[in-house]
Amino acid sequence: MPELPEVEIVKEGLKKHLPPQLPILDILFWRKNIRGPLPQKTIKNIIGHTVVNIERRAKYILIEIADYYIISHLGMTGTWRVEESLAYRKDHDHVGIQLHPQKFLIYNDPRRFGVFDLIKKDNLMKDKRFSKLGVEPLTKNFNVSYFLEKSKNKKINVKQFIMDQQIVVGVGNIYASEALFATQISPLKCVQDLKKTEIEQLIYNIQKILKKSLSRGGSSISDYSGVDQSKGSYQNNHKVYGKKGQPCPKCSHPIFMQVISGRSTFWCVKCQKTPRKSHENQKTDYARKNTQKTSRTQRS
DNA sequence: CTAACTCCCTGATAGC
DNA sequence: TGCTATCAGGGAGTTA
Repeated sequence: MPELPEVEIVKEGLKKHLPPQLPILDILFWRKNIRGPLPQKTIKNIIGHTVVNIERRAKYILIEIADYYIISHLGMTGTWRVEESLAYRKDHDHVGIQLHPQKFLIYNDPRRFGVFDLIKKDNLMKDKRFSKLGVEPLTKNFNVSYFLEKSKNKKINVKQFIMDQQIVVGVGNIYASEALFATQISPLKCVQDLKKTEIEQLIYNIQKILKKSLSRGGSSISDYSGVDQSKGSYQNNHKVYGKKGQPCPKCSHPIFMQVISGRSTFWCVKCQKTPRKSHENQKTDYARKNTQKTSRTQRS
């Protein structure tokens, strides 16, 4: 599941394979929608043009071409890869960028939670997907005073807060658990109850972990890989994520797992003490299962 | 306005 | 072995 480091790695891979001197010969769509509609009608506006630049904003990759940005979001299972021929198409290939008679960049996404869209440059910041994004975590804009300002009057736990893309971008479920473990803060702690020193430490650890993961090529769990099919190795540095029942690296107490607002959350209940005033804001597992069963029954 | 909840999707896996 | 139920989760949309 790509978060900031993984998206950054994929962006660099696309940069390598979409050099500024190579015009885009064609873009092929093999279905009408993924998460949203694919830009079948407007895409002709960029055919024949060359890529000006490729950037990352939050978990989106922005490919600048003529007056447009291609926006690519990998969702849960999105990957880009290079092929020499369309004879190598696979299941769930949805978009193909042709750069050369024998070179295609192909977007594959089994769950189709990703985004591939085309947007005029002038409209980027008006777009709902970009207008409300929070600060980039690896910049000076992500600091204690910003954190305090945004957490003021927020009635949510700290994990939801740091995963909220309107607060700080790029931190997903894996790095949220990891950063909270590193800072020894319970994910259930209400964000307003954090002390200033805890906020300082948390920001420091989020940055440290994202940078370290980036230097290791990201975390390859599930199907994640770079454009060149390279796998990251940061999953080997995970201390708590996916480690339910395994000993805490600090105190050996078994790692605990609980679904918090629909996301599996891993922590050490001994090292990261549950505060007296915890903030769950979630359905119980029982209630969740019941809802799913009910809706499934109703559908069939 | 905020916070909680629903939904989208398919491959992997657990359990029978 | 083959079936079915469950789970994984980012983010937009909806409801309270």
